[in-house]
Amino acid sequence: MSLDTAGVPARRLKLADMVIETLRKGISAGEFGAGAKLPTENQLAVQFGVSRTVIREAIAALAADGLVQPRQGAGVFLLDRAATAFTRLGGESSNKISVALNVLEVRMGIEIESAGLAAERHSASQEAAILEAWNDFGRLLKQGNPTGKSDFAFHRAIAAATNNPFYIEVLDSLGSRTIPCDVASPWGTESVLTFEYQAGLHEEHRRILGAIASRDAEAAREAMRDHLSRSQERYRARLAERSQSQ
Amino acid sequence: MSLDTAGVPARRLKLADMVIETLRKGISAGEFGAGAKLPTENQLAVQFGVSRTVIREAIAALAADGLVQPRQGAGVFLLDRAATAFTRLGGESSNKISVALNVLEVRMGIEIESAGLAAERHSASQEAAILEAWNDFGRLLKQGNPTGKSDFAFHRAIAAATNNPFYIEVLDSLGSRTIPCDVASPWGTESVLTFEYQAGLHEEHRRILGAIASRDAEAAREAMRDHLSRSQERYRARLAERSQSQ
DNA sequence: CTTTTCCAAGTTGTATGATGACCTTAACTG
DNA sequence: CAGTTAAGGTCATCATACAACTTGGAAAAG
Repeated sequence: MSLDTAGVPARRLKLADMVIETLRKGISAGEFGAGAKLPTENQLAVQFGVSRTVIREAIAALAADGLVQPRQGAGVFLLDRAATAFTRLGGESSNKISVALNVLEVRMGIEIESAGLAAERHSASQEAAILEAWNDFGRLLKQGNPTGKSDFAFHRAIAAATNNPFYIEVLDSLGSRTIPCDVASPWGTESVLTFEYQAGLHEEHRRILGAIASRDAEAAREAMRDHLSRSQERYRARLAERSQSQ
Repeated sequence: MSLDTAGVPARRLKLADMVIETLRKGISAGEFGAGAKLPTENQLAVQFGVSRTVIREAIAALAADGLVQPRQGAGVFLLDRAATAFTRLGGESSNKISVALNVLEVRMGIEIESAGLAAERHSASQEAAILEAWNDFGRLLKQGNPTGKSDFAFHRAIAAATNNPFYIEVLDSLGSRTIPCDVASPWGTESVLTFEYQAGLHEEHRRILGAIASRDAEAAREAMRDHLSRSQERYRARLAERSQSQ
């Protein structure tokens, strides 16, 4: 079921991880100018008091995230995050940010169809489950509690209502990575969701719910498409905002 | 000078990058069981013909992406979501008809959206690639040769035209085993495909192609949905056929 | 025979040093 | 001044060694 090391609070004291986190924080704090060159590996090694091996591993991780780009003979450079987030042009360098948006996009197709199938096939109990998840969301929202889980539960209930277990499987495997609603950004987990933001989600969910309940597959698809499109926009906007403000 | 280095995508062929890509593909292809332990760093180093440093860097990148989790003294383990995402779907479990059909259904959602996005975003060369695949299909059909590969190429070209590399990845990992159209039916050759059958596919493809070329996203979605629905029916029929004889 | 303890092999994490490939800059040449 | 060359800086890779940790089984205790 869940990951063996649920939570990962374990004593993973890898030096590289600490370096990664520190560098990430420094980058998001704007310590280095946009597109600037980071200190050399040797300098960082001295600065962190670790070997160059550790620095290299950290930089490899950051490069995999698409935050930096090392260039042989020149140095390690910061990438313009806004640009990389929006340029879906060439599949050239698949950084994590664009990957997240891309995965989201694929998710859209899956969920849209999922909503349509759910509208056509759902049983009474499955509809009740969707409604319950929606109500949960509303209750948590009123209480000021985090709504992320009930949000995901809502989508999951719809997937379940397709009577195609594979939808749930796919959603679970994708969902933990890129949930459009409360995405954990690479630079911080402090997803600040305003009340209005979540209320908007709730309203969009209501429309999906209504379409499914009335077994209107096309309306359900449309509502889901609208919902996910907006989520995508919100996600994009938050990325841009983050990359500019800091 | 300019801070943006995006102009030159860099022909950089880092060994580590190649290892990363190979490992990622292997993982995606399900070469290692879910949650399994990868070969040791030394083994991988020998296998790839590189030093352990390179392997370590690749693993660090994969770990940053959340695909694997190295544990000191134990080994490097796959995280389950990496294995369950799209990997195993075409594997052993797809022998069961219901599962295969379920996977197919999910595929529909993906491809429908893929067609819509392709209509909106495709470049001239990407459209040409789709057209070429379509022409290939027609030529092979006239010659009486197997059309499976060009069929898949057609769908793949559409996925490429979304400019979302993840679509291609998903399509590839879902693999040729569960192509709704016809491509490799798991049980037999393409001898079961009549000329009329393939001609029908070709015609359906033409409609998709036309919609994409005219940048009509909705029409592209509709054409793809129609195509895949028909394919699903055909597939279902053939499965029923086969399941009786077996 | 069962249980516990403990060790030794195996694996990842880190350090160190060296070499090659590549980039940048500045001095040099015409 | 333009073009070329040389030198140093920087990343990429390799090789080796040791430390930290896990694991499985041997050895000891009951």
